[in-house]
Amino acid sequence: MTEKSTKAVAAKTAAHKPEAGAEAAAPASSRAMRAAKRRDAIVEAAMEEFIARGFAATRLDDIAKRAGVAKGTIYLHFKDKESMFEELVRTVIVPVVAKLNALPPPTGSVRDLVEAFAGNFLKEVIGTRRGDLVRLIVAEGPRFPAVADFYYREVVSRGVAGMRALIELGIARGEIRDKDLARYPQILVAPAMIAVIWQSLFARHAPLDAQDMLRVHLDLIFGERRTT
Amino acid sequence: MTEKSTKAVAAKTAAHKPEAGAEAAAPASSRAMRAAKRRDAIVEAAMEEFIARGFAATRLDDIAKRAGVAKGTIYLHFKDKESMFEELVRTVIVPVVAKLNALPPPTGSVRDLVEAFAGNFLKEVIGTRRGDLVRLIVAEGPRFPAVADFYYREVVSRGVAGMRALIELGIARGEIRDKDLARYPQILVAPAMIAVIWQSLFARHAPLDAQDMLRVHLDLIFGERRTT
DNA sequence: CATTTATGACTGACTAGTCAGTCATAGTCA
DNA sequence: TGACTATGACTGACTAGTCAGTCATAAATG
Repeated sequence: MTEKSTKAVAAKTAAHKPEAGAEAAAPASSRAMRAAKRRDAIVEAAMEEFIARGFAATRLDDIAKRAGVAKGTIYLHFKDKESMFEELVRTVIVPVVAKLNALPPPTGSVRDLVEAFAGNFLKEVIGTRRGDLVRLIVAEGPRFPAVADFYYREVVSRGVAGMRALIELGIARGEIRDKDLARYPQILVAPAMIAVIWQSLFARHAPLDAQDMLRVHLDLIFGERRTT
Repeated sequence: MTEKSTKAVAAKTAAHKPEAGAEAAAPASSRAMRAAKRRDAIVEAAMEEFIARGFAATRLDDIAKRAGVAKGTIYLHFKDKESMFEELVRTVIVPVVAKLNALPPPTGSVRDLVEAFAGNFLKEVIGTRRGDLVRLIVAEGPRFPAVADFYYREVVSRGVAGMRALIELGIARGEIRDKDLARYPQILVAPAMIAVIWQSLFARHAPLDAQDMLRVHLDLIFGERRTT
């Protein structure tokens, strides 16, 4: 429903970029460049505000001010507040998906793979803006089915599938004993999610060493740690 | 800060109740009774609305309408929207805490204890209004430190402590091998939390059998299930 | 100069919180 | 007991303020 016009705007913006290569060598301040920069500024500012206040309580005036832009400018890039929010989530998540797809090929032990992956996840997500985005999606998801759907399709389902593949590999190689685990890859990821939420709600009361917790959890799955 | 006036109202309401015993046998429709009923109606309606729309997007008019009460009445019971939200969370959570405190004495195997407890948790929380409340707290916590603090103090810290005690018992009895688990009772609870969130965000796309997932997770911790 | 892009003052719809007035109930008195 | 008065719970129209979205105008661009 709100899709059409929003897509149109996005398409227009995107369509401009390619020009840079061909006839317009004028780079730094071509219209398309400037437009894209502004869009990015708006997205970043909106991200910050939405995370801090939630969707309903965020004022477009504040986003505009933070982005160094007039309010009207926002409406050159987004149809309305709602579709801005939805597009924002897409924009921020897409590069994450790209990273997921460019996973390193399975070499080494499964445990090392999982450990490297999860360690990286914790470092890049917990306590960062991305972590807050996860919380934001949990918070606003029920009111924005489009956002929840998108997140499920692009991140959750892929993540679950990837984890399942890894678990099955682990079972095949005898590193993981419990065969049922493949039915619930969520168990593998659960502590990481908990850590993200814990961080933003309870860190002040009781800081949580996510990396260490992860280690303990993996010991549970792969058996006691080798002595290293 | 907002405590005083709100408490005052609560105290007044409570103070009336005892009279019922003494001089006024008039029970069903004494003023105090009616007032208490109305307060309950408001709390329930507010719960519903806040869960459905979040704090900022909820209209007091809607709460009033749903509670079958005029808007002004709300202000006889609560100082303002904000402290209403905070009191609401307290009101709904207190009975849960009471239940936690009235835990059955530790008899039988630790696994059975944990299984019974967690099974009960899943049944009473997942897919119910209480589960939504958890999500609501995750959603609004950062903007309501008072709520997050309260929830941590009354529910999370007690829950964690209880789990830790159980884990230590399990270790002492040799049911649990991994001693490090006692350092992160969160791991024990993580899948349950994930299930709560999953339910309210992704159930439509991929329903999750929380009970079964729990079983697999407990197998991980206690070792493979006995044959039953 | 024509066209595209940006601005921000403005509008109108919406809502938290108020308060003067109503009325069912509790208390008092004959 | 019945009638009369006092109380305060309850109401909902109203106020003051907020904010998403618009649009006439200005700046930039080519």
